[in-house]
Amino acid sequence: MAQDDSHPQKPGKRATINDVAREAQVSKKTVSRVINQSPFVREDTRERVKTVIDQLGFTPDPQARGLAFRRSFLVGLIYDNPSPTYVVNMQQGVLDALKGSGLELVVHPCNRNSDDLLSEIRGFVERQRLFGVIMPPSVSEDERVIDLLRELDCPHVRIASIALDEPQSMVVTNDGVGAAEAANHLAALGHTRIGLVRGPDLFRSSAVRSKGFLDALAARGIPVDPALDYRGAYTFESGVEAGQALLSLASPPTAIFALNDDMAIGVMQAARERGLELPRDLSVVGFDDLPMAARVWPNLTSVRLPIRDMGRMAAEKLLAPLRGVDPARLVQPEVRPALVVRHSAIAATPNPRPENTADF
Amino acid sequence: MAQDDSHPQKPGKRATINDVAREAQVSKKTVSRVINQSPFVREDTRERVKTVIDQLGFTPDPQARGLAFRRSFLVGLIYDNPSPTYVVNMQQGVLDALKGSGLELVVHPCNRNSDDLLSEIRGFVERQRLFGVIMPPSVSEDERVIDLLRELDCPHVRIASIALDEPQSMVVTNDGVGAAEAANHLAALGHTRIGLVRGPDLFRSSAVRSKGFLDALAARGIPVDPALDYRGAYTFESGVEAGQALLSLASPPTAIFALNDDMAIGVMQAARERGLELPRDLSVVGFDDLPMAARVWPNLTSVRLPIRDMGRMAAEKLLAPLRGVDPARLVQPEVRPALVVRHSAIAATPNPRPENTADF
DNA sequence: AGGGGCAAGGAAACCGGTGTCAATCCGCTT
DNA sequence: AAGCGGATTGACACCGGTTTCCTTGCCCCT
Repeated sequence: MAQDDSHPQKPGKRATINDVAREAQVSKKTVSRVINQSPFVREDTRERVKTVIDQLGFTPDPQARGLAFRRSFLVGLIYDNPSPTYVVNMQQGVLDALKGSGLELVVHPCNRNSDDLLSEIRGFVERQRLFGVIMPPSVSEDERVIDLLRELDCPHVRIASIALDEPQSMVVTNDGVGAAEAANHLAALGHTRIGLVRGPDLFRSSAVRSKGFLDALAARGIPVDPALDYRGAYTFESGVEAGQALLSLASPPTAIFALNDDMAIGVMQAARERGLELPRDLSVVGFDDLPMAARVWPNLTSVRLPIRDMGRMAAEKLLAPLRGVDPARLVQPEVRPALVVRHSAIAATPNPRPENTADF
Repeated sequence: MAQDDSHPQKPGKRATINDVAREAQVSKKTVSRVINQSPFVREDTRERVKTVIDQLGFTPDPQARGLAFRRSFLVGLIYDNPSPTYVVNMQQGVLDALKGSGLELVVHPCNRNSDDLLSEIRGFVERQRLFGVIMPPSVSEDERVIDLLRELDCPHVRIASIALDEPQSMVVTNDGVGAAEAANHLAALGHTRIGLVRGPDLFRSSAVRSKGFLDALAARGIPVDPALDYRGAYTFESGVEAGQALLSLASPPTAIFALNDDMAIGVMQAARERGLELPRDLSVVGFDDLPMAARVWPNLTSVRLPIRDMGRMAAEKLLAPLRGVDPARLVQPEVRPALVVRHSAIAATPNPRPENTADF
């Protein structure tokens, strides 16, 4: 009936390594050896110590351990990604991997344009003596930050759309593959006049996605009219502008691929404002598969990245040395983007609607 | 030109309290007193020590400090809220308040239905010796968790729609006020036959929002037909079902208030499926003001809670003792929900569309 | 029997701070 | 000038682990 089987010691007082040592009739150093899986402990001694540990419900204090190790058991997630869905999923993934490792996740948003970005991060990493840092885009693409982490000798894993570093400290998201799937989908639906709405040049993902898309179309013999290649800003508003611009061309596209969902939804908005009926008059495909992609009408076909898995993979790479895994030999599962087909992109009409005329 | 003015000591080695003590010709205890703002240090000594601290760029090690204090400098955010927007905004708010305090934020999602919820949280709090915990709904409403935290002597601040505790450990979100605003808005638009889509009973917010809404309508002499009071599940799908149910009544409502945006958007979906034109044939108001509220068509009028502010307020309450503020005397700003008026709710038509007939 | 080699385990210092408590300093009183 | 009480300050143990270095025990070999 007693609910506190978990702390049979004096209630309120946690068992320490000294308690274990006394109880097991060994020195604290030996207990420490058992905790840290040192091979220099006889089997029977190890068993005896382990028994006492369980019995006392002993858990080593991360603070004391960290102090002696001169390194904390905290993993930092430094992000500047404005999408809450992205951030929360990534956190989840990282926590999936951290579970049971004794490490905790400390979140640290940052602003890449801030003047004291670097000193701010320096303070954070240095003061907390972080075990390691995980960074999703776009801060993961900032070489100044990477250089700083190297200087501070802080392990880090970056998540980015292309390989910017050695495999053991990178999770590559293969955005290009996802964009290619979008291209193939639109091509298979019979579209030949396809528009592209990019993100800002500052983001690698924009370049990578664009390339994957254009290459895939080119491979199928479908060139993209430069007039239909629009540079947006990854925002809803810029999507609206892109839609207005592309749809008011003399020869508008029958399909548009926007490099993120916010812009894709902006394009749909612009189309509706022009009186088009969706998806009949315009097919749209997005990227990210935000929750709202499944809510807007028509439901948005979009490329989904397994963000939670990406977070998990990043954390596992960080943990590899702890587990005695040779990071170079670590299994490196690939991130596979997947096209989620919904209703915003349909077959091109055999005889397309008339081109824009001076209908005004 | 030298870029490392920030660590003038031996490069790579952080200054410790001993370095400061030696340099300032005082004992480490006195340095400690200065760090902790003890009043028992003569002014000139304090100045001298402070100068050396700056000069050496000394920052106390949180691990060592925590070890001695038997309490870490970590604040836990324990949440089970499924909305990424909610979580990220709350984190932001907490971090706003934590900035400069030397505390860091450790995130800890949990599952209220899990069998080992309590032992899991116990392990987290106990092992990390958390400085304090912040909990948003719905886990904030779980008394088992609160009892556990009390037992562990871990300070905590809860965020909830009504006062469940003493003011110094609560941020009350006044959801009822927000719901009342929605009610007043619909009433002012001339609606008299109004539907309500609740959340599950498990969530306090559902009861509080319902009450605020119904009371406000009652105050204006607008009773809500019990047939129009529907119990949903806070999910999109349940919103669709609610819409189908309410709109197929012999005498359907001209407006519906859903207690969250997901359900509100579900209701809109159901309305569209029935061939209704929005917002002409049905006004809808939601709650939460998710990003997608501004993206769906018609844009959803919704009640917004200042989530980031709520997080900040919660963290400030946690920090009050640290700052020597009497928690009872702490200024207690009220959380003011605000109705964001968009286009999904418009004036009731003077002669409403015909009631549903046996149109099979 | 004596010596070498290595696995196993322990004593004490240390990581970088804080608590306790006694010692010292100071201005004032008498 | 000695005495006194509060303001300052420091010496030392301690928080709960790890590292360094040394001792011991045991087996094998000559």
